[in-house]
Amino acid sequence: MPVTIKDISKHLGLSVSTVSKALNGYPDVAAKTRSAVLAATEQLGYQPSATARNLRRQRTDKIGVVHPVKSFESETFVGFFRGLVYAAQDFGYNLNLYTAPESDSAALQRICRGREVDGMILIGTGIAGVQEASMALLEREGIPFVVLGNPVEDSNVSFVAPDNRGGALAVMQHLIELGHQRIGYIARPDDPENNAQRFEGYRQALAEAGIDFDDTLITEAPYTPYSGMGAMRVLLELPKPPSAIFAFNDHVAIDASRTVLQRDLQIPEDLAVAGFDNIPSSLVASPALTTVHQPQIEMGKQALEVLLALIGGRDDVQRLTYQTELIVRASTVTKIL
Amino acid sequence: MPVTIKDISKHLGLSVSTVSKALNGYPDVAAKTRSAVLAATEQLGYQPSATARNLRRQRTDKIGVVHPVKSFESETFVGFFRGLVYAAQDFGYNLNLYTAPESDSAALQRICRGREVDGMILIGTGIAGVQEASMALLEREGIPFVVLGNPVEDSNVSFVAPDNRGGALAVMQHLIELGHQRIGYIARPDDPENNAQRFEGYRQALAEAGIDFDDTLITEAPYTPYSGMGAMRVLLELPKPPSAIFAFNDHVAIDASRTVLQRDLQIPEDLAVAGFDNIPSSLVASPALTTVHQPQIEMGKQALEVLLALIGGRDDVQRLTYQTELIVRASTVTKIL
DNA sequence: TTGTACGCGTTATCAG
DNA sequence: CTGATAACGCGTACAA
Repeated sequence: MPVTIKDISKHLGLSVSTVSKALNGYPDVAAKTRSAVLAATEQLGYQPSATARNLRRQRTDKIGVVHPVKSFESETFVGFFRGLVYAAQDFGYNLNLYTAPESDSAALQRICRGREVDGMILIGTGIAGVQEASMALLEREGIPFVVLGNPVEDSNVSFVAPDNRGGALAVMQHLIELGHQRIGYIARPDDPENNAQRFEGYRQALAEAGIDFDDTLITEAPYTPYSGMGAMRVLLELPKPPSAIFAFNDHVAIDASRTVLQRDLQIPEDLAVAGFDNIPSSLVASPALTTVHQPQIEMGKQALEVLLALIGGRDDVQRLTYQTELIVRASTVTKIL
Repeated sequence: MPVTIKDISKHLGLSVSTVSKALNGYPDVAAKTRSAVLAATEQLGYQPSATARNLRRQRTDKIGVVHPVKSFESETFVGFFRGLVYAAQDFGYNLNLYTAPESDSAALQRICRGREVDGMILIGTGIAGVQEASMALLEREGIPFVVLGNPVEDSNVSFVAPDNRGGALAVMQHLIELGHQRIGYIARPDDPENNAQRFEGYRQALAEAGIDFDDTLITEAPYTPYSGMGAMRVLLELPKPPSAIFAFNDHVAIDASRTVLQRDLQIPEDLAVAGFDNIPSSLVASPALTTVHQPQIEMGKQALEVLLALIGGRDDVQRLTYQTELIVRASTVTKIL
């Protein structure tokens, strides 16, 4: 039986409301009384019931994190989680984990209407259309939310995303400087916004370098395990295969690398490979992967701050794009430590 | 303004309590009434307030997951999270994420006394002593909990852990069969139980093979980034260096591999390397890492089931050890695909 | 300065 | 079969 406010009121012979006021810093309570209350609280080990307080205050101090189940199968989102965890701690919020409903959104609706959280962070896109459905639902239910990790078209949705186009541009310029003229792109249609922007960077770099766009060099890797291997195979079997590829992300790039190595081709001599995200595996991959770093931890923190502002009523939509950084490793350049 | 039970009671001209009974499947309510209530509920989009219901029922349907911040920096725990997420979904529970208080346990105490969750899962050990402190606190507060990922001495604590000794034994037998006589062990003192059991397997294998134990072959890698590299360096600089090493886990093993390769030694020809956990990176590491797989997803699910049993009052302590599986890859054997 | 009374949204008990 | 009524633990306007 946990100790309640009633217990300490009895213990002191005070009324419940006086105790409550003493604890919540109201000015109209005698200094003596206050210190007595504090002492009793300490002594009896009292802590207000989160549930009761939530009911009364009509807020939960909890943030829901909606993410596809797959985010735990991939390293792509780990940094976001870390950022969220850190920030939540700082601001005195708890994080509730919800796996995105892949098919129906009934679960999400229940959460909203059950008022389990004060706001939501949406991570990851997964199956095309799912994020849109979630956003529409949240908007309808009037729950503040922020999308983390990809940009969103809808101009009254807040998001925190990487500079996809800039990152892709940097990778491509790097490859072009190395002399590559036929550069493949492995796309990820299930992640439409990120993919579109990275592809844009790809095309822009080609255009700026005066290289003709060749659509046979574009393949797709859906959001399934090892899909990058199949995509790479397609590219290798072209009549005129590429000399380098830029993959939608590191997971895809690593898959692609495996296919390349299986065919006894050398990376980067026969084929250079670059990815996006700078996941942990990209460093230990063989060879270490050239990639684009996005400051995920910072982005996660920022997303939470934006969300708290929304919850606080300052409903200025924030659409933030974070600078990325090219990380050159052995998969594109020899003679790298 | 969310719709409450009062709204639908008004809407139908029924009493609140009748509505509640209809919704909660009480038998003493007319079929007609019930269907009317259900219809209204659907129409008005009613969902009971989680908070109010929690207050009334004195339970939250939430499980706290306590983990060191570092668990997001490492891949070691990812599988556990997945298992928990899946199981929580199945059983209608929510997961609350709490980062373990590295220094004081005040935060954890607040959570307990605030009755924010019905029970807790403890993941990861981190700094020595932290888990013990947490367990003592939880026990004192009377919150049911299960430790996930490592065994626990205290015999009235439930845990779900891998068969460390068995896994270590398998790795070591594999190395010994390959002809290795001088095998190093890189320990992780910050994870005392797991470490002790893996070390036990190490010694048992040596003993069974009639190989003398040599304590110069034992080094330590603390829970800090790249600590495995330093540990490996020590081993390589021995007068009689080992021909193989078994590292506490894959992160350490991968670090160690990098040190080996930096010295222009070949793996596994000059030095064979094996780890533990079968993290994603172990597959893409160069060369791919021989390791011990533990069924983390299943273990995570199991931990939640055990916890729910505890919460349900069936307080039979469960101390479960899961079978592991040796995964042989290129870091110990050449001619592996 | 303290205490009373009410309500947050539910569910459970008990009459009717 | 239905409906008052109380209670879960807390916060706050208002009265004393």
